[in-house]
Amino acid sequence: MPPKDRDAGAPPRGRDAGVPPKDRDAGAPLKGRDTARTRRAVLDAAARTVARQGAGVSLDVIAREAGVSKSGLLHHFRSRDELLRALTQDQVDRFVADVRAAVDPADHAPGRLVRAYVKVIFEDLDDEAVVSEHLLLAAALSTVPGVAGILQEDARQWESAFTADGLHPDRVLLITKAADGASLATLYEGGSNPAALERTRDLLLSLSRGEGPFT
Amino acid sequence: MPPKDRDAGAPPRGRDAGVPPKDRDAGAPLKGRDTARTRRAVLDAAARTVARQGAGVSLDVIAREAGVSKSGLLHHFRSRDELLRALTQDQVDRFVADVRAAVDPADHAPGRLVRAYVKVIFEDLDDEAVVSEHLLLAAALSTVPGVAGILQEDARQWESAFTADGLHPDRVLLITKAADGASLATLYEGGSNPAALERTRDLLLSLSRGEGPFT
DNA sequence: GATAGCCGACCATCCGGTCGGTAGTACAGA
DNA sequence: TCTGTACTACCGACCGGATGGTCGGCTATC
Repeated sequence: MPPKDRDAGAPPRGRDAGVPPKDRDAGAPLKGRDTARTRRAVLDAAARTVARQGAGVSLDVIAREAGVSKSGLLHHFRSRDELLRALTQDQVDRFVADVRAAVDPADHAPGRLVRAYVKVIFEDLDDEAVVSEHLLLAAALSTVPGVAGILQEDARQWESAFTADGLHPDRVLLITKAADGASLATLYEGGSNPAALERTRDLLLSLSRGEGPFT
Repeated sequence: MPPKDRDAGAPPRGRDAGVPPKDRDAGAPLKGRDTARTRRAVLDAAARTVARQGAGVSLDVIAREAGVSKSGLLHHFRSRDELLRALTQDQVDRFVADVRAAVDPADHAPGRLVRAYVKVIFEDLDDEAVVSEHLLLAAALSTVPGVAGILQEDARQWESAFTADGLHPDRVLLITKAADGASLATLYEGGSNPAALERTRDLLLSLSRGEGPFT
């Protein structure tokens, strides 16, 4: 369940919703008061800093990156644990949305969801900042009380979605686990090797089309 | 590269090497002075506590678990980072040794190393304590300076070992990545489902024998 | 007697979280 | 449209506790 680091998210509900994307989370202080926007800024900052420094980042660092004070952060997330839980949920939601959006509307063959899944994972792997993110999140998991439950729920939903995708269960299992493993690999294999990644990706995609590609 | 939590390791070089396995790392203070034994105790304690509490465990907790004082620990590992680096290297070495030992001597068909790899990974996955360990280690990675290099070196060695294993590269890629992914999955799918794990394992093993098992 | 494994006490630092206060913001009423 | 008021996003200062690491000393071992 790798995430994306790209900007924005749900448009803020507040008055001046259409803020110029300029001053979005750069460490610069947020202008005006807008709960939704601040929460987004904090969540994005948390994702970035966790990816960069590990699950042990201090609230202060996250807050500064988001352009608020630590107290300001604590006003929106009552504790560190709550922040990390919200972060986890956010990343999971984003990933789900990304995969849904990546489903090819012209593709009606079995395995279309699996293909979207593979595509999104490998898209994320090109982006260095994102790579370790979901791994480190998983690391924070064991410490933070609620996180495991969120991930389990997510896994359950994927499983049922995949069974409706029309592919042989073993094939789904193999492809998705391999995609997950590939995302793990970029972490300990060092800066991703784009060529190898693409090869893996193409292999998985062809497998999802029912081909048995190797001799 | 999941590790094992089982006791011992290299037999200590000191005088009373054959200590009764009774008082091995249980939090009980070590008796006698033996560098090798103490280092082992600390490394094992570190592996256990990291698996249990995440990469953020304090030196004090690790030390107590190993039956030494924090100062005693610091005497053998000059800093926290050095400890975590040594731990990483240790786990990597153990995993390599486990896989080597798991190679079936009667098995001379292509893919014998891949089969051993798969077997060892899934053996570890049954053990709850071990599950998250290598994941959390990977998390400590991003923080601790030297760790990434250790893991990269390890990955390189596996790659070359696998190319000598006689299987089609794509097949190796698929199987090993899927095994890695499965180990990831036990983390966020919650307490491993033994039946599903065994099914995945058998699928990967049959794939390693050149079969193309699904329709 | 020398080396080194090991310890207790100590220290500077950092971190999560609290508290009291300030100032944008929204809204009611005129 | 202006004003007053209630609300709340946000902040700086602060606190208790924990943590990584140091230091000087003790003693088991060679």
